Amino acid sequence: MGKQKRKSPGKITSKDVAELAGVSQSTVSRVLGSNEDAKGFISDETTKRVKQAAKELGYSPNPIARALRGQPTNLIGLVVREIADPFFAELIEVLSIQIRNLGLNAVLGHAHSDPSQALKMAHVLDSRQCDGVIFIGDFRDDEKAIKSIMMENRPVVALCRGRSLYTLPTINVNNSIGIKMLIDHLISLGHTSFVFIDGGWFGDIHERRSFFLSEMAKYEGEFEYSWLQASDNSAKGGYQAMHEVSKMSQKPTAVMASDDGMAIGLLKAASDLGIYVPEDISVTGFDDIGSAAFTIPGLTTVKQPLEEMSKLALDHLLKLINMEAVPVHLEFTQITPKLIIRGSTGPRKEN
Amino acid sequence: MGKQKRKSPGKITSKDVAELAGVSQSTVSRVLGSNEDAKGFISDETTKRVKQAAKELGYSPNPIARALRGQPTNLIGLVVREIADPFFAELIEVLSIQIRNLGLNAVLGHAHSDPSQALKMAHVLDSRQCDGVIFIGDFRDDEKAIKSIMMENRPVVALCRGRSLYTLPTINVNNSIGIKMLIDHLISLGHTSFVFIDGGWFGDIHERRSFFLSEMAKYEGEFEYSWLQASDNSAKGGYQAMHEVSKMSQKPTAVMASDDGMAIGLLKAASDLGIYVPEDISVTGFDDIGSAAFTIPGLTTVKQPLEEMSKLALDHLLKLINMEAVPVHLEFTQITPKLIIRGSTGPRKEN
DNA sequence: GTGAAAGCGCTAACAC
DNA sequence: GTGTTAGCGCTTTCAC
Repeated sequence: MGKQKRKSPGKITSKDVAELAGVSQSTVSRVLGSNEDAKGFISDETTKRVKQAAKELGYSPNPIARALRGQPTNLIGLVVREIADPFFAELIEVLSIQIRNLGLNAVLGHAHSDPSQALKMAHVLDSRQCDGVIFIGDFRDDEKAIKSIMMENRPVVALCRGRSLYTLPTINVNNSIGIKMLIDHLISLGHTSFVFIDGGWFGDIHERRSFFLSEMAKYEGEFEYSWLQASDNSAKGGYQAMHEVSKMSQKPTAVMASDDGMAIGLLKAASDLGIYVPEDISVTGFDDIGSAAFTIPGLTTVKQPLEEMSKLALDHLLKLINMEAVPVHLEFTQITPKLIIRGSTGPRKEN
Repeated sequence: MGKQKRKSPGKITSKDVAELAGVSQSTVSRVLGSNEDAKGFISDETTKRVKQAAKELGYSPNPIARALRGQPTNLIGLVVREIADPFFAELIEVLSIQIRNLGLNAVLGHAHSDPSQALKMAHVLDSRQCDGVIFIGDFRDDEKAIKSIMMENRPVVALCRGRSLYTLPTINVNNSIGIKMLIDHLISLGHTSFVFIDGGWFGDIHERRSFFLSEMAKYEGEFEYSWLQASDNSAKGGYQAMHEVSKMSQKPTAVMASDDGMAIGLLKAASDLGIYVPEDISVTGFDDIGSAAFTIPGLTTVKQPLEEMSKLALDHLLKLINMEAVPVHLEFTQITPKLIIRGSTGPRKEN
């Protein structure tokens, strides 16, 4: 068997429906198409006949042909940095459900930390294969690509990328408030020495560090605090970071991770090192991913309201797609997270 | 601002390139198109001129128009039961990288346990929006949809769905061997009483139970064993299951979960209940998801070779797309997993 | 109210 | 070697 073209097996076209119904192709299009205005000019009688014929033949319009005519493709592009990051995975799940509920489909693009790939992703959008795109997470050098997309006046929004130089409409958790919630909680438990573990060099996760520092600075020397850089915001990064913390001459009583993934690594390392949580040290995360409830002990963290955030992003994107006016104040929308207290934080313990 | 149609801003077409290069549209297509045979008949001189013009204009062919002509869309559909399931998330990540490396794109479909949705997903494929589809995970009643897709002679393969009534080409971990590895390991540690926690009612995860039972049966009464059904294969399901186990009159010394997600719940519940792992009870998982290395204690499990499995699935799918002959023995391909021993299993302890 | 015809951007059969 | 032409399936003027 050679390399011949695959042919759609007896695909039904609008022509077939027209024939069966005894009308013209354009009438079929008017009845079955998405142009509501056109429907009004068709008699009930014909409408009925066409619909009947379509059903009989199992006809459904070819989206590719529609797209070529400049119609919406009903595809929403999702471009994500790391699919397997549990936080992003949950976000994608929520988004894809919401997209599906709108009768649309999701196209998943994966940047995988490779900057050059982003331009290729942009290409998918460029070629009008999707009506709009949501960028999820921060993209290092890929700002270039994002910028170029912006230039083309495409419907694009971003989720969870933090503040950026480029004015891409962005929905983000309020990192500042989240960090403050965690610090206030730790202070209320009597903690006085803090270490923050930064899990990134840019974007959402990274900027939590600066909020940690500015929040701490407000107390004017009342507390001791410092930060260190982990290799990345993964359990592995957190694991290594905790080993560094354990070597510090002035050991902190509270360690704050830039996200839950890292915090899981912190907890694991603490266990391996014989450090008790929260008796010896308190640990906090950020995001409240599903597994944060199942760490040992459970992880104190702040919850990002994924449903709300992705709904906002989608709403905004759909407005852009439909070329509705979008309020300027939505350029950077911040959502307030929620403090979730579990067993990984506890009263400060003197030793 | 009304609801006008969004127009591609100054999109470059092959006509523009033809004009600039001073050739015809078809020559442009021959030079820039994917038909390698056609390239041979074009002079180096023209080829150069066309490529130059294309570059100058920043031209790239419109995939929609290509698709309408029956060309490949270069889109691979990924239809997955649960995106946020960590195992599936990792699998999708691996797949999407491999797809990207082939110069293709991934379209993500999400069934979300809603059977009726599967038919809609089938529709995406139907309309030739993607060249082929990979089904990931098991789909309860959606077998109907899968069957109907099969009927249409579409390029489809499945991953991680276990054996099924329908002969859909499937790549799967060898659950039988995986379970045997874990049991052998536990037996070598001196365990004599086992409980298996079933996390599903169908598919890959579910069928591990029957292998557990048949493997145990081989020992003809030498060991005690039983199983129980969890609500689902999640940490929450495992958490509840461990509470049930703790109430059993005849407590087992080893608990085997049908996957790592459940096992994480088992460990958490054990901790909450004051049951020490592995001193009081040993726990095993299945899959070796990333976080299995970071549970406390680390989770003994069997690793599914994701890279290998997804590569096989993709290779097979591409063959189907290109209508190459595919060996029949690939209809159900089983991949051998690898035993990963960590701290959640240990010698049996008398009490 | 409905039909005929043009055309979205591309490729392939057929000319020359 | 390269140009001309037809047409993928749909929508949308423009007729009547």
